[in-house]
Amino acid sequence: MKNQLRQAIKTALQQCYDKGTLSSGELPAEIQLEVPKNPEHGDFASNLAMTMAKVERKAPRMIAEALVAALADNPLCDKVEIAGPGFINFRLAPACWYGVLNQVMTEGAQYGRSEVGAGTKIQVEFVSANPTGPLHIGHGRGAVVGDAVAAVLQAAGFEVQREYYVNDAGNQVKTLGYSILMRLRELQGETVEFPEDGYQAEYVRELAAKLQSEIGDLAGVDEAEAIEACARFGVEKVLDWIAVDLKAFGINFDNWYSEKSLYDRNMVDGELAKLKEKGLSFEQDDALWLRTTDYGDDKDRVLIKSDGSYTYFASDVAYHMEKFERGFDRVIDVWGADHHGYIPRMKAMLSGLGHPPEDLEVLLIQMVNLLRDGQPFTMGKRSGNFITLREVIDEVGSDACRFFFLIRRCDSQLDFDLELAKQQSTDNPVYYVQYAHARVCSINRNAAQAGVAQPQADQVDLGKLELEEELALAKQLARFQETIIGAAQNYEPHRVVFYLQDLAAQFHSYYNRQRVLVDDAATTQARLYLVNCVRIVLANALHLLGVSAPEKM
RNA sequence: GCGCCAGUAGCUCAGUUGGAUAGAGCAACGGACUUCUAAUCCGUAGGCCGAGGGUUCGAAUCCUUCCUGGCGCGCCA
Repeated sequence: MKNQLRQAIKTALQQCYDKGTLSSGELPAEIQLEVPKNPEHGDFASNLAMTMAKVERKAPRMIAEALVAALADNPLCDKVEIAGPGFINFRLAPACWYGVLNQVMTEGAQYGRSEVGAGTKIQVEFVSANPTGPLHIGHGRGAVVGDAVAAVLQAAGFEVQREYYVNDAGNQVKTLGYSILMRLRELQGETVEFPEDGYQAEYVRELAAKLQSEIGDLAGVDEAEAIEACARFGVEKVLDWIAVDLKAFGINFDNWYSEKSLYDRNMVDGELAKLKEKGLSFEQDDALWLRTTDYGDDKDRVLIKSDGSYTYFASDVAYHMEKFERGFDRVIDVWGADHHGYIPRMKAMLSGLGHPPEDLEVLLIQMVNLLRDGQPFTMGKRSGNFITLREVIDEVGSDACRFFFLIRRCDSQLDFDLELAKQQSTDNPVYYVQYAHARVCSINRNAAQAGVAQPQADQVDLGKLELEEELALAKQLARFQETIIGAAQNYEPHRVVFYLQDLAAQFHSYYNRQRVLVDDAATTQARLYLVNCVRIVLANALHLLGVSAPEKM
C-alpha cells in the first residue's frame, strides 16, 4: 500500500517538473511516508515538501500545493491535504484498504511474507549454552528471541540457518567429567573430597548414577581416562536434555556445531595460520596474540597461552571465520548481556579480515528476574540448584513462556512473574490475543450451525463494510507485512507482539460493539469475511512467534 | 577509572529510525452479560520523557556534560 502511494507521488513529481510547477527536476532519493498518530491526519503523511524546500528554493507549502494539484484525480487517493508547516496528508480510498482483505484470503498462511531479504544468507546462532548442565531461565529468553528473530527473517525472505554452538572442548567439560567421577566414587561408598570448583548441583549425581548403570563403575581405569570417559558421557547426556527441553519449547536447530570438531579437524590451527599470514597476530611472552587494538579494541587478546593451550577466544575466532567461509552473508550471535565485553574483539577480528563489522550482529539478551507474586525469586547460587527452564515451561506452559520472553525488547531487563504468566485472566496478555482468535473460530462455528456459508471472495460485497472500525481493522491487517519487515531488519521480534496486541484489541472492541451474524445476509457475509481475515493474520503472527492459535478456550 | 545497556503515568513498558496534541497494559474510580465466549468492552483520572547545555523549521529520539540502576573490564569459560 505504502509503495503504491510512493509510486503515485513519484509520478506526480515528474508531472510537476514537466509542467514547470516545480523546477529542480530532481527526484528525491527517498520519499518518507509515515502513519500519523492522529487519524485526522489521514492514512499516510509525508514531510516531502519540507525536505525539498532547500533544493527547490521555495516555501514548503508552495511545493506541497503543486504536488497536491498533480495528485488531484488519482484514484488511489480519496483526499490529499496540506497541513501544518507543510505536511502532506493522504487519505486513501476505502476500496484500496478493503482490497487487502482479498489478499489475506488468497495468501492465507503466506500472508505477511515478503522477499525483501532476497535470499540473503543469514545464520542465527543462539542458546549455545555449555553442555555442562540443564538450561536455566536466562537461556530460555535467548532461545525464544533467537528463534523468533530467525522466524521473522525467514518471513521477510532471508535464507536462515539456526545453529547451536556446542562448547564441548574447554576446561568446563573437564570439570564436568571430574565432578561426575567424584560422585561416581561416592556411589561406590568412597568418601571423596568434592572439589570446590566442581559442579555441585544434583544433576551431577544423576549423571553419575546413569553412568554406573550404563557403562560400569570405571574401577581400575586410569584417572585421566576415567575423567575423559565421564566428560564424554556427561556432555552427551546433558546435550540430550537440552535438545529435549528446547523441543518442548518448540525450538529446533538446523545444525549443532561442535567446538571439539574444530580442533579435531585442525581448523583452529588452520584459521590461526591465516591470521598470522595477514600479520594480524604476533608472539609475545611465549604467547600468541591477536592485534585487536588496530580495530578499536582497548587491548590485544591472547589466542594461545604461554603453556601452549588455546584460549576460548581462539576457537571462537576460528569458529566465526569459518562461518563466513561457509558462505553466510551475515551472522547473528545471540548472547547474554554479561558477555557484551567480547563484542569489540570479535568485530576487530572481522575487520582485520576485511569484513564490514555489520556482517556480525550481536544481540545482547538482558537478565531475566524471576518473580512469584511480585516477589523476587532468589535462587541458591552456591548450591547450584537453580530454576531450570524445563520447570518453568512445565509450570506456565510454552505459549505463555514464549510470549513473555518476547514482549519486551531484548536489551531491557525482564521481570518474569510465574503467577502472572500462569493466570488465565485479564492480566495475561497471551490469553488476550489467543482469545481473539478463538472468538472468530466461535463465530464460525455459530455460522455453520445456523447454516450460514463461509463467504467466497468473488461473491462478497465489501461495500457492506461501512463502519469506521471496519475500515480501521482492514488498515491494521494491511500493516502486517511492514511490521514483519521492520522486526526482521531491526532484529526486534517484540514488534510483532505489539502488533498482535493492537490487532486483538481492535477486534475485541469491534466484537463488543457489532454483531457479525446479523439478519442482513450480505452484511453477515462481508463481516464474516473481515473477521476471518483477522483470524488468519492473528494465527500467522502467533505462529511466527511460536505460540499456538487455539480454536477454543 | 574505562566500556556496554537502561532511565517515559503510582507499577511494568511501547513510541513507526527527527515530525503535528507523548501511548498501552496493570493498579484506582464509574459503567456494560435474556444478544456470535465478560479470558471481553466503554468511560474517568494520571506526565518537567532522569538533569543541564547544544544541533534545526521541529528532539523522548541525534551530540555533549553530569546523576541513578544493572552488567562487564583475565594467558577464566
